[in-house]
Amino acid sequence: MNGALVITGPTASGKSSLALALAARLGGEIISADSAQVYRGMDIGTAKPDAKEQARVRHHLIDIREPTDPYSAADFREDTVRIVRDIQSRGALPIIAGGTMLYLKALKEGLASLPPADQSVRDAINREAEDHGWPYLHEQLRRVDPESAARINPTDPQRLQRALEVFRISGRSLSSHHQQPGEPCPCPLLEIAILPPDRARLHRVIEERFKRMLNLGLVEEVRQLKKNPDLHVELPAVRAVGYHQIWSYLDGGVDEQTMIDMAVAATRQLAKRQLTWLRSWQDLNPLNSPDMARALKIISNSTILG
RNA sequence: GGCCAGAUAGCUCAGUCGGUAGAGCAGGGGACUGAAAAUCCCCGUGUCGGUGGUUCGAUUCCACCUCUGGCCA
Repeated sequence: MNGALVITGPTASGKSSLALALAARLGGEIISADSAQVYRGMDIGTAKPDAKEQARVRHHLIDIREPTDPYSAADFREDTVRIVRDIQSRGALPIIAGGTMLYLKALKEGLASLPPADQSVRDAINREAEDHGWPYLHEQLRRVDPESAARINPTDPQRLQRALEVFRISGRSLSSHHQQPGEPCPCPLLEIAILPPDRARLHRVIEERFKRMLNLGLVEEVRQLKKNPDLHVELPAVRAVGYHQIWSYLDGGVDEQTMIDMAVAATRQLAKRQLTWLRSWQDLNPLNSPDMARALKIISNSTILG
């Protein structure tokens, strides 16, 4: 199987524009590796490629879910492996572009074979947490899966919930599932990451971009989403950066300036976490800006894409 | 002009019955297997507004000054 190109980096680093330029130049199609762009109706705040850009280059994994219907890293891996094959069968270059690092890791390294999320099990666990507190559930996990319990902090409800969920559904501990690791990506990946060297500058770009999103009507976009009675803050779509803060603002929880400050800070924190992932990434070709010429040089010097 | 209340970390504030100070947020670092734009862990020296005074010792008490609110003129 021929290789695929990966373009990643922190939010607001210029991934999308570089991927688009490369796709146009090399005859590629773009697979979005973005946990928020999958949702329909979330356009401005996810910096989704617009209609014109999507007409210029074919995009995948955008607008494939309703915001009420959570997408996952496992879904991404499965979808991406399939779409990469399709693109290659058309003789085009697959370009995987995005900053959802867990998705990229799942693609690269594979995932253990685990039961998918089950909302009724999660609801039950949440009820027990409300009644007895998360430390009680951590103790419960320690009895059935001491290895995971040692790894997972008692204050980390999300991971505690998942470990218990896996045990309750499968009757086996999460750690025993981890004994059988997933399969690495069947296609070789040439990975390029944009790593902005000046954090303060990235922070300025992030703030300016969020204000631009507001001018483009982001608040109205969230107001439309809010009309859907099935959408609520527990859903991953509504927890997305920007959307979450505007949701609170529309609920009257915070004033406008506070909402802006919180959304911008949340975006900075997201960029920081993305950079933390990337620092330990192997086989990464770093770029300090979305520089097309340098990217082309990396590509022509590599044998991965065949 | 007079009176009152403030002035402490980037921000909002707590505190020190006189022995040079700590929370939240922001920021930095890290972790990360079906929610990941999520979730969690670690990191706190700052002329305690300025100048004098009292004191072994003042960010703390006193005086004056500066600035910011509020009230009275």
